Amino acid sequence: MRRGDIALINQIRPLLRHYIVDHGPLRGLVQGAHEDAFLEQIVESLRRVKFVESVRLRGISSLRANPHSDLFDPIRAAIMYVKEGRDHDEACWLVFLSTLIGKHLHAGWVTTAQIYGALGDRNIWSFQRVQNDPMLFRQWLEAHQAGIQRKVGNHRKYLSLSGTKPHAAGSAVETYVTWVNERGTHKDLFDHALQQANQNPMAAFEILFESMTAVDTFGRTGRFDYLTMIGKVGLASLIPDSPHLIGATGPLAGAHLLFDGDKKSRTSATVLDRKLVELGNAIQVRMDVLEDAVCNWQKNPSNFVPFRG
DNA sequence: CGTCGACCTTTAGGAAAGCA
DNA sequence: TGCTTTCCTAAAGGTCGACG
Repeated sequence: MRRGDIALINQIRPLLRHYIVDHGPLRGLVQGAHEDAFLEQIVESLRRVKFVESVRLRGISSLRANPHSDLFDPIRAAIMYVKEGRDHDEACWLVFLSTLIGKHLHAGWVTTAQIYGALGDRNIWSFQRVQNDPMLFRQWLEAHQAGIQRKVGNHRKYLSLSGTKPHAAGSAVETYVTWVNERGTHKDLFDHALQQANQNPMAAFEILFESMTAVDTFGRTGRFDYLTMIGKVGLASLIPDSPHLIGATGPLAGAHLLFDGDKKSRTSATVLDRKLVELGNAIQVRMDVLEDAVCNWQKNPSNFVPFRG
């Protein structure tokens, strides 16, 4: 563990102990090593948030935005566009594609690059081009799917590149464009939600989390990850209002285990959701961080095992 | 060098569970 | 009750090192 990590753990641990004094024991943490493993997962999740900040501070090669380059990285490209204050729609589109397809453990962003880069074509699938004619994109995908490597992220393993419903990438893109077109641009879409929410980033997250159900293949996980990343990268001020445990599997199992010491306890997702918000407030950790930490921790409650997928 | 088997990846399919 | 979605699941397909 790094020096900074230990300092951070020492900072959070007393807050966690204080929470337990106020709210009663966390039954998943009573066994020896469990508290340490849980705190380490929180620190690991915090690192993923800080990753965005540290990338922003460093220089970003413009090749990150080029799908024909080995350096292509949709998240770094989006951060670069925000930093340079340009191409807002394109940055959001890259966040969408990165969430839809995901980063493969070994192959990285190859599939995202092949699709976004139209398999090396000079005419890439920019947001403008897809927005102009979403049907054309679907037809292209259908025609070229045999030539595209299907190296998707762990969370996206049910995505199919071909076919129509319900797990097809083509449907996802088509319905996504329709969703954005309600307001015309991503900026107007997010601004409108923020306006409805009186500029409250958590209320705006909630509004968009609901309206995004219109996007095919984006269930709880896709919507949560997409909107959280839009907020993290700085494309809109959106912050998750809760861990959104309803409909979750891993994070929900983690919350059951944490509060009741049993992955299948009878406590409802709604109650656990509220408890996790309270815990997050007490230890000053955001909901996306806690959601991620709880999910990874429950896979191995007594040992810290970093997530690599 | 060939075989075995443990483990990892990929892929298609479908049952459980939430929601209207 | 029908519709939708699942950081599922199971089965098939691959990889790779141990061993004779």
